[in-house]
Amino acid sequence: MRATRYLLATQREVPSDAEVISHRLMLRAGMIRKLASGLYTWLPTGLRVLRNVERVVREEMDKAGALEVLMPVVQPAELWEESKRLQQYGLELLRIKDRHGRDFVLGPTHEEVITDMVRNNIQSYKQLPCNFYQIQTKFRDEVRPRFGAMRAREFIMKDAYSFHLSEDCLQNTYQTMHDTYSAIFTRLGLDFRAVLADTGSIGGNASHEFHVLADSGEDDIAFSNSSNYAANIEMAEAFAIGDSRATSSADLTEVATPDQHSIADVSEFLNVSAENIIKTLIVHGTKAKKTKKGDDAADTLPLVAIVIRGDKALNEIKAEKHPLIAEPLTMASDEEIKNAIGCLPGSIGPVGLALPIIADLSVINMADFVCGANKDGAHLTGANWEKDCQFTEQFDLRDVVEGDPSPCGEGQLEIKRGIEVGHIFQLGTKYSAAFNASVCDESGKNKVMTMGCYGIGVSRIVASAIEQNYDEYGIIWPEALAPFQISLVPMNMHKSIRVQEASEKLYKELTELGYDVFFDDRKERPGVKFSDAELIGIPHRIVIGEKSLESNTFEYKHRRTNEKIDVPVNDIISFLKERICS
RNA sequence: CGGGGCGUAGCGCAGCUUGGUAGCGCACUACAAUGGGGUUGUAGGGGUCGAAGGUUCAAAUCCUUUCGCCCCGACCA
Repeated sequence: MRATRYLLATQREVPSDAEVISHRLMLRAGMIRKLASGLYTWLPTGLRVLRNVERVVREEMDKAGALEVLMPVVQPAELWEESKRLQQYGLELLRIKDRHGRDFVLGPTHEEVITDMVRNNIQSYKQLPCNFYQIQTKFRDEVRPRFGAMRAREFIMKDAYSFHLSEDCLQNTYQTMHDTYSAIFTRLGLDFRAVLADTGSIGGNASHEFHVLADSGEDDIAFSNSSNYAANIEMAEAFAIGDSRATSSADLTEVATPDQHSIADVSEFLNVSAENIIKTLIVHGTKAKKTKKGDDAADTLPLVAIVIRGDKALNEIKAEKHPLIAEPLTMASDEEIKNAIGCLPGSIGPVGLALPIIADLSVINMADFVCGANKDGAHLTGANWEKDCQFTEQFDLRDVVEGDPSPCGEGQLEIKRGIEVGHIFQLGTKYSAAFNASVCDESGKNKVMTMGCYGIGVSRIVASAIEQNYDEYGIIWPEALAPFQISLVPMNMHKSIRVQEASEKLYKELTELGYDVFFDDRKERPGVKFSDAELIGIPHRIVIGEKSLESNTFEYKHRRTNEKIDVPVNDIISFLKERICS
């Protein structure tokens, strides 16, 4: 590609709303331009990178035996009614009407469409297992799009769906996809981890997320420092603190704590460490069943108390897993608490509390603790389980923190930030059952298929790769992702016939050999060309100048290592061949 | 949805308080010098001041409405 025939679109200045490094660099390097909130145009350089990701994904998916299809972005709303997700999915699902007033949605994912396709086209167990994938645009009407391509509303995703007769068979494909994903991210040159994940609202048995490690990530991942255990923080199990309950030595005493509401307030006011205080949170419980039509009492949500050690943080995802706790987790309002308990939040405690009390494992071994007195402006000291109060149940409700014992039994946990770039699920029959997607089995009976689904955020990978690979001059692409493999930077080409001839010849040769070459034939000063080649992150640079031609060499420079080598003109092709293969 | 902020040339911004018909840097065009790390000079082109309405002799500036965008939070994965 000649620079004079290309849209380089690099910029020195960048819109002030670009916060993360990948967003800034993608704008500066002329990869993307914003059209509206969460909507981006991919310029030539960005598209080249995107295509590289797609190529690797496609090759590995094909290798794993998956079949590529392409489904519509616009989907009939009836399909979403059939899976009951039309209501469930919420406002992220963009709904539209056609000219006839029929309802459609813009696809945020394609379980419905693929299940419909499969039920209509696959009839026999002999056709199973099968795995279909596509690389396609998705639309999710995110509440708050941000970080450019990292969390856009419209984005490119590879999604795959597998269908099986048996659970075992699903396990097999799941493992194949796990391996395939590892191969893909390895080829892309990313530092990634596969982590145990929550199955969330999609449901199903097992699930792994693939995270690219980067400080700007939006997820917390817990690792063991001495095994290969890795889990999303909401999946990492926290344990009881201490082996058994400490012995009590104090008596229950009420103390006045006027205007002391937070744990920090109380801790300071009473000069007691937060580790000795119990925090009590009131949340909505699961809805009572209606006994008869119009039974208003059943519409009032019951309340549930959660108790947790003062210095620990409640994990919402864990809490939502408790059968008595409503999902989504909802904190009770001040009014609800006042009505039920008689005081405001800030003075609640388990002693004499007439609500179900779910105790986090951090509190079960505590003794002589401080807690709210269920009376405004008062707390209790010297409170003890059994003697003064009871908890209904114990449950793992808190975030693990760095240094906690690893759930795998080996070592301690470390926590790092990650960007989710892949997610694989064992779906089970959630969709196939709703759609009655069944096949005839060996015995001639209809059997509902079991499904798996496997996503990769293609456009997000581009951003996350930059988060891991940049320096003060710009992007440093891993080889597999680079928009161009080689940049040719001629010095003063329009004045020096010799430089021009040598550059044109080299450009022609490399192009004919199939390399992606960026030939900077602009009439620009050297500094401008160097800066642009570095900004857009081309891995290999060849400088052609009078000086080096004098000694019959080209100058080679590697973007990542800054290694500089003078290569004899006649050896340049074999030199590059060797460099680029390795 | 709650809180905060911003819309002036492709990008970054000033001008608004105190109304007088729009400016700076980058980018762009032409010419010249320079020619191995964003060089310099000269001359240019480009703006419905987010939109609508109002006040006024006069509105980027004051008032009202509205649209868009960003940040924090909640939400979601």
